[in-house]
Amino acid sequence: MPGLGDLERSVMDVLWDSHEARSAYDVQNALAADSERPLAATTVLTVLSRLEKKGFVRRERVERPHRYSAVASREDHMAELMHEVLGGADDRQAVLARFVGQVSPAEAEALRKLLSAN
Amino acid sequence: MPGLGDLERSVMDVLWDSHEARSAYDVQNALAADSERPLAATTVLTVLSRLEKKGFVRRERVERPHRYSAVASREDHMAELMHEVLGGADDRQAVLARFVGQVSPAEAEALRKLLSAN
DNA sequence: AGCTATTTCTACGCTCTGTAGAACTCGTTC
DNA sequence: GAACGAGTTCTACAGAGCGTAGAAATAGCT
Repeated sequence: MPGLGDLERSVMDVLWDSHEARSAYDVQNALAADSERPLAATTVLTVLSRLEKKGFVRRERVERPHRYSAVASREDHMAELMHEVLGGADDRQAVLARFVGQVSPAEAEALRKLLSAN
Repeated sequence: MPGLGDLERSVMDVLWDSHEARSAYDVQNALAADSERPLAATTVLTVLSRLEKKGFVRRERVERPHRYSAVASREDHMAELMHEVLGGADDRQAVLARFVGQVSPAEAEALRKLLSAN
């Protein structure tokens, strides 16, 4: 249930950026584009397996190159993380107060709209 | 820059719950109250030192039993964590939309008030 | 049945965290 | 001022998580 490591997060980013299911090779190539040294195929597979075990990634074993996809969208994931933080608070309202106190005016306005849209 | 471990969080909780600066012994006793097995004094000191290095705790070395206190309030800390999560998003508004979409009606109302209070 | 692409198993080094003994320091006592 | 004791710093180690990948197993194709 812990968070994500650096490489794990990079892999999630790849899956999030291409909204379809991807093979391990796709992920490997996408990662290679960003960094000099390419990762071994097994490394990518290991990370994907760990992400699956953690519940962040879904794997389709139908075709031979298995396809992987993110369980939740990046936005849902992040919103969930924020709720997790908030969940550990005894005084949620106080935390929310501090939180909205630090958002930019533009974002405050956006929040107002979101909340009134109801 | 990583997060907090279980014991580290417990120590922070002690400091947060008593809003004044506390000695390591105070922390040790508070922790002993919650769990069966008491921790060694050095363990508490080590954790407090690590928390200081991480910037979560401030230490006053004036008196002989040093006094420790939380740098930020629990609420500020949590709001900060939420902003950290949000900071990693490319589309912040989308994350905020998901986030407010999952708050309870009561909290949504509270948020409305907080935002209109400008 | 054998070759090749892919996946699973196993493993190792590094960092972080919980845990604490050993060693050191500083104010107080004889 | 030498010894003592409370408190602090140093050093250490084990376990978990993660990056990393070779070795071994598997599965489809020829």
